[in-house]
Amino acid sequence: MAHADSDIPNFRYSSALAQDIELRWQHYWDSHGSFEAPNPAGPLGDRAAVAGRERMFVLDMFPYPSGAGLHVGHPLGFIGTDVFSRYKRMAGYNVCYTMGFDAFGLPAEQYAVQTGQHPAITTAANIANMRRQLARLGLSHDKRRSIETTDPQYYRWTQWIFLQIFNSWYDTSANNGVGSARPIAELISAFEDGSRATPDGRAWSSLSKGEQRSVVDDHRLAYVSEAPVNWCPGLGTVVANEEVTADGRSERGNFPVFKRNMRQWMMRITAYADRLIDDLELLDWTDAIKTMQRNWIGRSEGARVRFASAAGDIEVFTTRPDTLFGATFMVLAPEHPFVALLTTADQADAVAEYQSVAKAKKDIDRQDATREKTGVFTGSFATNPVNGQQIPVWIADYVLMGYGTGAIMAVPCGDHRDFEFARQFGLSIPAIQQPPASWFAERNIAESLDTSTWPEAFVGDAVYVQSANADGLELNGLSSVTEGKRLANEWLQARDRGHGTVNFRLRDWLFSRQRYWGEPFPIVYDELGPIGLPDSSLPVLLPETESFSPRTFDANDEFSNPESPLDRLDWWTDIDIDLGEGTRSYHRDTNVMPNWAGSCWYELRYLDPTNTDVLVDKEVEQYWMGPQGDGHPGGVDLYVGGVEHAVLHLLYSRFWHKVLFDLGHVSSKEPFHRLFNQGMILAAAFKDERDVYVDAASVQEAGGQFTFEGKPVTREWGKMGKSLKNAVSPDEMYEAYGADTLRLYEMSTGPMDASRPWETRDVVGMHRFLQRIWRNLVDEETGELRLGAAADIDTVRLLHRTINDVRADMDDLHFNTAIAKMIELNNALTKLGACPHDLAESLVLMIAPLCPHIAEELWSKLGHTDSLTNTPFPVADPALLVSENTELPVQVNGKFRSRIVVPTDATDDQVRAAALADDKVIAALAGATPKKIIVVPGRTVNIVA
RNA sequence: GCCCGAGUGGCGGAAUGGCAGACGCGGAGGACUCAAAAUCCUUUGUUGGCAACAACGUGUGGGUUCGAGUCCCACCUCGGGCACCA
Repeated sequence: MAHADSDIPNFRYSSALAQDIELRWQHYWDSHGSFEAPNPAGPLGDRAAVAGRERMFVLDMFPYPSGAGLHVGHPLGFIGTDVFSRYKRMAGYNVCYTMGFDAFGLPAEQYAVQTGQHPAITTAANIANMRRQLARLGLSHDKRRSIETTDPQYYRWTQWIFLQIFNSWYDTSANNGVGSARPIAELISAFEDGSRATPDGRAWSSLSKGEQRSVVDDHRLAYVSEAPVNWCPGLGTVVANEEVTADGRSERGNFPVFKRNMRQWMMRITAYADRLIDDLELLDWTDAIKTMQRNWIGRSEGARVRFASAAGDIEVFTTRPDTLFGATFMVLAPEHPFVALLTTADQADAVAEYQSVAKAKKDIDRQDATREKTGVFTGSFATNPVNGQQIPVWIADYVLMGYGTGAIMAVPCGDHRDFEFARQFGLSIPAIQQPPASWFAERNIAESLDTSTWPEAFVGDAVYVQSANADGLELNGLSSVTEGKRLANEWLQARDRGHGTVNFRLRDWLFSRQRYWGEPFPIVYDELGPIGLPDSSLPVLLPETESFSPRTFDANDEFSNPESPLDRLDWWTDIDIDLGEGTRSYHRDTNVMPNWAGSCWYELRYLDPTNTDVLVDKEVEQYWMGPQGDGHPGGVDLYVGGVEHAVLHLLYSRFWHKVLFDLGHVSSKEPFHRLFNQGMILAAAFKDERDVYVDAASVQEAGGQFTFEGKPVTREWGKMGKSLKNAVSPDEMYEAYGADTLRLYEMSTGPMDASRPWETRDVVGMHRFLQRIWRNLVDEETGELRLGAAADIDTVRLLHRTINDVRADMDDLHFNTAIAKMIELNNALTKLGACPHDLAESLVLMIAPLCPHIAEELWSKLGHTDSLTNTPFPVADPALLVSENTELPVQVNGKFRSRIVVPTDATDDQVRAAALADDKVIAALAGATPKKIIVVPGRTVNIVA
């Protein structure tokens, strides 16, 4: 940091000085454990240090350690949570704030396969690099609490939670009908003592051992089943519904995904569907995310109705049982098992052909709503239960096997799809509701119940017509759909033709992957099925092997079969162990858990990372995450992360947390009480004439035109990253300005929840601000403090207004406006020429959460010997927030014409008089008599003439 | 198609229904310098005017109000989510 050869003062706040200060203070914080937060009990316990302090659990969505390293877009949220954590510490809170790494999963494994390096090695190297880059930002993490999901001491508990889920069932009658997970042992006892009937009604003791096992396994919250799953040959594994994009490809790698029946592990998340929707009410999340979760879970109320047919009852799900009188045909999904039974000989060829065409289509093609309706008649009929009518049964690919029952009753007059289908194939469309006159008027047609004149189906509340039978169901004249549904459901239920029910879009969670880099299942098999290993055998270590590459296939080879890498390891898969029947051989489960497993519960482990007895001590969990008063669900006080996890991580982790809550392991109903979605940092990306991205850093701008190596390029805005060649490394910013400037810049460019473009040339503004603060307090030539005498009253008032505003902004995560106000204060100090000591201290404490290194350095220059980490944040004196006189703008007829200065405590009449006496007001009135004068105290005066 | 957001200077953005454009970048002018960089000072919504000042101005069109960027209605554009879900 020698400036001997230049004329820059030796103690100017330059990038070199900033780096010197930053590294020194980072070392100080590390060596003093400045950010270690005490627990109320356990290994990190310090009861005395906890006493009398409110808790604050601040959490970032932990990062995935990729090989590419960080760019300046990554730490936006981390800086925000750090500023907030530091502010809350100074406001007296006990703050739990740390960071771990989500390190199992496909990206690390794909990278390992590409490089030939074992994923354990590349993952460790990536984590080390990421820790280094993050450390340089000066984040105030409690480093004792950091975890890595790949650490056996961590995934031991991931496996333990899996076993808890495996060893539980969902008792829908528990907790006043809300339902609750309960230990599977309680289910077995209930079967044994007869208090719960077996599925087929036989006595439990008369079931064979295999039958008993199978009955119990069918109830588990984690279970193996043969079901349609998403098979991704390009990845060599199955993936969850949530990991398949809208166009039928894998979110990772963008490979085609095929629906195939396979035996896989599932998690019974659907048991929690209602609670996952209902408890959203308890959360401080944005409506956008809540809506996304509600849509994903997709709750719809309706009824199951059975239509008699030659193949037996065809069960359908409908949200409109009140429209049964309008059901004039049925449609089965082409894959429906009844199709074979219902198809008549003369329709056999047409049906077979349609089925094979449908099968060849990907889901994405079948789900294109704009496509013309296609379908084939099976040749058979079914009986409409409300009127005995024989209605034709068709198959069509707009009915999906995966939703509801894979069969629908078609009500063409009241459903757009059924209407189109009926028109297409000339099926009858009787009206069962009288649409209002406005409906006809909007469509420019005459009012008529002759649907051949209708351009489309009518959907909504309207009077029912032609909706009655001789058997007591009478809807005619009713106009309430709610009431119609209720009557229809009652009628169906009474005659055992159906019942009201709730259907969900949410499917059970496909939990197994045929890959290497994940948590092994703590499961072995005997000839009857899966057996959970005892807790004492945890962790089940991921076996060491150089043969970690998954067997992948041609991405389009739909009929290939997954092969787990672990399956190749005979020495590992075959195990001799005593599970209560004496030592014998078992075969291990060779799947691994999905990426999401480790992130489903990591916030709990942060609380008690070294506990070897339980995943988290109950008292510790209660302290950091327990409910805060009536109706509060408990959970992390502030969770910050990107919106991209709206339905994956955030749904899965809520589910796991609720299971742990039901089983009594945690006191919080929900893991994340307040969720905040930070925006993304966008950056300009440039394409040349071949549409290829060019290195954004080398693009020149002149007069609004962009060129790369002399050739014109076009600009677009996108997410910062390698693929757009527009990444800016934080290392460059540390070098040019230091970490405090980078932190301040990122916080100043906009509100936390907004995405904003990165502009390297703008960063200097925040560097100049820090230079000016420094220069106001420190002599640039000598490095000594240069402070002045007491400030005038206006400056003191400005200080207290600033303190007041900054506190409010910090509490609301409005860091950009907090910064603006501190810049204003500092600019006022610059004009003052010299800063008094007490004012300097207040300013330094206020900037400390945002730019902690320079603040610590100035704090120590101000004569303090220890860190300001826990020094109280300045408090405004209410008496100094008001001044004697107030300037008020005066409007005449709504236009601002003048300003008057009045005593702050002036009465409305005094303000009125002052306004009317003002020269400009008199001129604006031009002799007119005021009709009305509105005084808004402290704000404005409006004279209406 | 349905459901959410958001449209403010050249740019990022600020504004409990009460002086639109805080703060920063950029631009213009100046100081320092042999010069440049860095730094500092002044200025900067648009139009007209030497100026005081005036008119206009928050996507478009209406409305509510003493007063609207802010509230209501309709529309346009952009971003996001869901989508033949029965």
